[in-house]
Amino acid sequence: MAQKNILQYVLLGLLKNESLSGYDIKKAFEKDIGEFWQANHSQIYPQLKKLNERALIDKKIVIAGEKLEKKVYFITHKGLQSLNEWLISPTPELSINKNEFHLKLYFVSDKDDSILPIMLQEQIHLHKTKLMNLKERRDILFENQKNRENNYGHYLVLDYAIQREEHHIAWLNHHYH
Amino acid sequence: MAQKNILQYVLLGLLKNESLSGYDIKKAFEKDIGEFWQANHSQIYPQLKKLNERALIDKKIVIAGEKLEKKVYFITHKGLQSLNEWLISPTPELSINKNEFHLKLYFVSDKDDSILPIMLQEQIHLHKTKLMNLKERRDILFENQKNRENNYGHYLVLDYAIQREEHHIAWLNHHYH
DNA sequence: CGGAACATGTAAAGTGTTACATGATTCA
DNA sequence: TGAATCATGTAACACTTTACATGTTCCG
Repeated sequence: MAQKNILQYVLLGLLKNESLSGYDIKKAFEKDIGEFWQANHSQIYPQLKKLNERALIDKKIVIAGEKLEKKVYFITHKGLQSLNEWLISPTPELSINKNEFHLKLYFVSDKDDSILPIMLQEQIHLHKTKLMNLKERRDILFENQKNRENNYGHYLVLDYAIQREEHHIAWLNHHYH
Repeated sequence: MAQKNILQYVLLGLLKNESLSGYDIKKAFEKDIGEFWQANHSQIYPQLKKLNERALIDKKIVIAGEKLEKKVYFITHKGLQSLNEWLISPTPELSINKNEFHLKLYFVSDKDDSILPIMLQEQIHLHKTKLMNLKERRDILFENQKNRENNYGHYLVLDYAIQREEHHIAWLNHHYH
């Protein structure tokens, strides 16, 4: 879906509590955020520039090592306002869900098609791996109750992802056996 | 994600069992297919044209009423081959999941933020409505066992969507109360 | 000292949405 | 006869990915 530039709010949200470089943000997309939003560095860097120009974020140059100039961004008052407006706005759209596996499944009409178990098995393997990774992340991030309370939303979405994967695997197994 | 033109396979898949016009296909996206893939008519018509040029589908002109020319497409042998190659190919990518609600949730750090129950309630309502629609569709399409066996993949994905919504609602309720 | 990771950008091509455009048919 | 739906298309814009491009730092 071509959104109303949701990426900008992701960047603002990530900068809400800490200063980050474009590279740090790119890393965030590869981990937690990647669970429900994706973006490459080729989108991130230009968007940070735009947000900077619109004064929603500001930056300071940090020298790493001998001469490497890191641009470390932080949110401005204006940016914080913009973020909050988005946060309190309704979210009437259901998630965008494009699922190539379900698409293929849809086109298998025969209950006894020999490809069905192969397809299911592949997905079971994929989702088991994913579940393991998610659980590992939860254990590292939220082993103690305190982190959970200070990053409640993060805990919630990770918890959701884990339950989703568990249910998905159960469903796949149910139709596989 | 910029896919490797998955849309073409959706069109081929839909044309596998019956001849359809671009408009028919557009309608299919608004119903069943829309659950796991989306496309507008502005993508569909040009893609049908391309598939026709590549001889993966063919068309016949049908006059509706007095002079309305409908283009009714059907799959060719070549198209069927292409579809089958796609169907048996691995599906190593997990689904694309962009979820604005989870994104917002992620940025709510305080467990007692007053916005949390409002956000959850909105989602509960949305997903309950969706669940109702899905169940209605299942009841209409698969009330009898026969349809289920002749359109097994379709039944599977609808069943999955229903279970997914039920679990989602349970999860939302669990954190709402 | 070499490879992996850090760090930042732009360009080109592909995908997707919204808007523009037009006309026919059906049904009340 | 007018409104909703059927029916087909293009244009402009927005978003996303992949490729191109370059240089630094860290660590073994």
